[in-house]
Amino acid sequence: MTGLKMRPSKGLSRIQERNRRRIMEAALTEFSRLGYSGTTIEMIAKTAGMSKSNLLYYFSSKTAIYEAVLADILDIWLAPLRGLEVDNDPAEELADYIRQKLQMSADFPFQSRLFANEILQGAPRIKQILENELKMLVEEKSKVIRKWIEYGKIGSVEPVHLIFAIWAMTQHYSDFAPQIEALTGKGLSDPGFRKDAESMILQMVLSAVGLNASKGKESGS
Amino acid sequence: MTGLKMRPSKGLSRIQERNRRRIMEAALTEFSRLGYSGTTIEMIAKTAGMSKSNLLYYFSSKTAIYEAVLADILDIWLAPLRGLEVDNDPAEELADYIRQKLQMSADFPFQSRLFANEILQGAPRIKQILENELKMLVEEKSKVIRKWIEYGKIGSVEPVHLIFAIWAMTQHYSDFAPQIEALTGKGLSDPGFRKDAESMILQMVLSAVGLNASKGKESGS
DNA sequence: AGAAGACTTGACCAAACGGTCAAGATGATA
DNA sequence: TATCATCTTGACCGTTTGGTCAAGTCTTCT
Repeated sequence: MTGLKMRPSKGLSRIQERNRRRIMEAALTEFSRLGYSGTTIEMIAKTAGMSKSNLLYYFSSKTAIYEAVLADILDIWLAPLRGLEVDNDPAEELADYIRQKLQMSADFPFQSRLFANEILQGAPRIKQILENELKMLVEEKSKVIRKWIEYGKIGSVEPVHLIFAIWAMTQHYSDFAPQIEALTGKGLSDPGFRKDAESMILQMVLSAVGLNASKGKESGS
Repeated sequence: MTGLKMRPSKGLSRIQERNRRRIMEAALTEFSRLGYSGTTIEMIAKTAGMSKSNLLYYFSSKTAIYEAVLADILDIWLAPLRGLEVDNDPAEELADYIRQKLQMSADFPFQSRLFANEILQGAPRIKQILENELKMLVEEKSKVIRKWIEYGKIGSVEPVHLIFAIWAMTQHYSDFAPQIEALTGKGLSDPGFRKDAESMILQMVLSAVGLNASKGKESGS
């Protein structure tokens, strides 16, 4: 019987709280850089500033750490989509969503890359969540978009592909950051670069659904 | 002194040709599924239908296989972009490029995923190529797009971000295929699904640069 | 046919890895 | 301060992995 003892009725102890957080932060850093297989427990322990044995006192196995980190990510990651509501103005709603997603790519690039890595490898550990929770969420938000179309507020598009396009473009800036950095020398941390990226994505999405009529062939700086 | 002997003046022998191809095909399959670290030489050998020792007779190390596969991919992967020429009609050029990229996501999903994996991990082995060859190519094609803008053929956009957007959207359908499959039950192999994806991306890009005026708020089936 | 080189493999090795364990150090509590 | 649970670690173990090697089999060419 190894592992840490839970406090009977209370939560975790001060030290447990601190060390679990340290471990998960270190694990996020390492897993997002080198993937699950490429990361060793010892690397995580070293980054977290403790011995391998001690790390295994807080998490029973490597997969346990990975799954804990992944679960943490999913909550944050899917949050922005929940905001899409049919009542509000489509242009503002879509623009808000895009800005939030791009903000997350800027603020949480590690999370984005770890998530991408998991999907890339067939999403073995979160397939259930994708097929149930996320699928329901996407279907719900697809209905919102369909209603907008029905009401003539936006042009006709296939909702899921619109969502995929937004995901693709926003996450690209974190997941493919090394390529973007190699090509332009910049990234989302550069304010001007980020503004251009945001403009491009906004223009793509809004003009595709027939909004944003102002930006035609004229430059709209 | 291990490894295969090169024919003095000629290329590889019949058997060398066959086995190297087999190995690289197997390696592509495995590496794209599980990444570099997640793949073992023995897995590749088994998939290629030979012993581990024999595989190491054709490739001196695991990294040698990986780099050979990666080099193969790069050639194919960057080819479509070379086609963008300033002389032709922007709408047709962009549409062609998008269709080609989507075609490649459909035909070579393994290559796409392996490439994505490499970038995700910081592109340690192809950073040089990205910074030199690809960077020159992107700058060249950015000039093409800038000329279109200059001539008033398309609206004003930041060329690199336009390129990134196209890469992001097209590659998303192969790199994130498991997620898309979990959410929609479909993929690029489904003709209807693929047509919708293509329409969405075309509409995004073309309307963003002020072309494709036909598809406004009216459905354009 | 027979020699020379190309091809193939099982046995083997050292290093790295995930995980266990016993024993000591530290913190909380009375 | 004394006691007990929590925390921390080095030593250790079995397995996996990348890679080597010697010995055997098959091609090819004369």
